[in-house]
Amino acid sequence: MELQQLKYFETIARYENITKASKLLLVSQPSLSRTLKQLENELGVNLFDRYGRNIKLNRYGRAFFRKVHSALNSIEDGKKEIDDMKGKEPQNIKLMISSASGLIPDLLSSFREIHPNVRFSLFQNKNEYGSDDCDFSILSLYSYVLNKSSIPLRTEEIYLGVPNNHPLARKKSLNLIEVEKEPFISLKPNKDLRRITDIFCEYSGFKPNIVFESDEPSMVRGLIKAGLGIAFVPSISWTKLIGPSISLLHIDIPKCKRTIYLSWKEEKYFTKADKLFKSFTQKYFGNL
DNA sequence: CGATAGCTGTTGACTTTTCG
DNA sequence: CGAAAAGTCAACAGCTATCG
Repeated sequence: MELQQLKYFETIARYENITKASKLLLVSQPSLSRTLKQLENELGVNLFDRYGRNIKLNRYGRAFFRKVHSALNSIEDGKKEIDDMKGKEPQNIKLMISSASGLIPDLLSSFREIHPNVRFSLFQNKNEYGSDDCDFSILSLYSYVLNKSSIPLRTEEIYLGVPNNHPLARKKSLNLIEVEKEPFISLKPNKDLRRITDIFCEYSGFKPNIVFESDEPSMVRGLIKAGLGIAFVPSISWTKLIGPSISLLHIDIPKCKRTIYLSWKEEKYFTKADKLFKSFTQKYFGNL
């Protein structure tokens, strides 16, 4: 069993598609098909079920994939550890951003002022295995933090943002149930903030009437300004976005808060750059 | 409904690379 | 150098979607 076979298998398994894997790996498709078959022969089982022109991981394949994936990650960590020992510069940090994306540019530029040798690769589209490949994730969904190592960076209140000319704008605070019938502007359902605010509404006993959905906080702001609805606005992560034309209302019931976490995979090896970034990020959020 | 085009994975024949 | 491994190309088989 060769390391290369395992790398090939991992890519094929990730996409469940040999052609796609072959393009990524820069080898021909038949070559991958053969390598996979060799591996399967050696293991004495098929790792994929073949359905005509398609392949799909079977139970053997899924079990094997988990081990291979973690083994390959471990090897990557080992390489980093050696680079670190050699004192090789610059270093690269892979960062997954699920929350507080508006704060990231400032965080990173402040960090790079002090540590210009550290480079970053940023990822925003979560996928099943995505965050495993990253050194760190910034996120706010507690369920994602489970089973990982993490530290809370900051807890922030979540306000209700309404246009200044809205009747509610005169109030300072309210109970969430009061806006049961209001048109809501919201992020897409895959966003951390959206999932949390959906839970707030559910807790209050209603389903928000969402009339606009966007990927972008800045679009949400624009839509509030234009008077098209109201929206949940996290107090710290969106501060730079919200101008004077939007009023922020405190929500009394329920308590609307979220915590932003920095997380990493448990067995992760911390390079010098990783350690610097972790402590810097902690301080940065503490000072906001 | 069948013909057809377009994918995708497998296989055979062959070439290139690797390694003892 | 020479065998084995790894790769390529071309042909083929099986499936899906589309179109008249």
